[in-house]
Amino acid sequence: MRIATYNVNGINGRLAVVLRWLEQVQPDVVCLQELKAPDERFPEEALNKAGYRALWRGQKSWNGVAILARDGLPLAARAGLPTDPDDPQSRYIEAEVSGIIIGCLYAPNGNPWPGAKFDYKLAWYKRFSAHAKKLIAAGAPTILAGDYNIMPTELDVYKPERWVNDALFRVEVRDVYAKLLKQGWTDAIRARHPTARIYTFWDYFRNAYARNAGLRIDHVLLSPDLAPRLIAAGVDGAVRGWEKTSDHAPTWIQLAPVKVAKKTAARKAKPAAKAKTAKKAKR
DNA sequence: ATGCCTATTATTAATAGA
Repeated sequence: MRIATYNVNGINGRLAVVLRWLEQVQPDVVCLQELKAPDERFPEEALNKAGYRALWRGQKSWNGVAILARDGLPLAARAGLPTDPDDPQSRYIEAEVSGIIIGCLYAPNGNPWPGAKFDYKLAWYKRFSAHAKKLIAAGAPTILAGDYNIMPTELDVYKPERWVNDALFRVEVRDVYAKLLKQGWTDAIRARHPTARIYTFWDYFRNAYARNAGLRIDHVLLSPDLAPRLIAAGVDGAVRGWEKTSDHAPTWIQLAPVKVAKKTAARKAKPAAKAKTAKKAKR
């Protein structure tokens, strides 16, 4: 099962790129951010023709998030964070797909620091972190995927010293991310690639993509029960080089099917009823 | 310290992004 997150920077201006990428990669689940379109301008028909059903929460001009799934309509769980459902900024949507809770987020940028926008970022993350904690406590297999607008460590920035006072790298937001991981979440890219320089965003400015002057700000976080199923994670970096492309690249993970207990001499077979349930939960 | 580039919206410029 392949799950991807992609900040498209305008779903309508980017539709050809998104469709080309979907056709090429065929992910099972996709979290999209920065639709930059109101609900009524979401290209549902084109995505349906590409084989995806969608849930979305748009907004005029800015923000907007969506969840796509190939195996039928994602089961809506919520739009907006629970502590402030009336936040006019569309930055969170949650659904259930194939038995997994998928939270799709577009965290505030927060620049410039200091200022009201940075304060809003911290306040938003306070609400998001509280929700994330409840999801862990609920115990269901859960993925939180999206544009976090945080470089977690110096390994995630091409020139860390230039970013120390930027809202994406300030110590306050790095702390927020570290505390999220302490709740029990696994950063999938880092789990698979502990020391590699991997970026998910390259500025349109200064020929950043060609120079690989990038940032790792799009993340896929896995709940404790899903982490053992992680078999691959990566970034479709080539997409960033396409015509009329987003400044972000799609970031993805692959999960192994649920393991079914094997009847071996070393390990006793589980009770029949339990084994049946495990088999049913496969994929 | 700032512009660079790109998208959206509303009228040729402002705002936001990261």
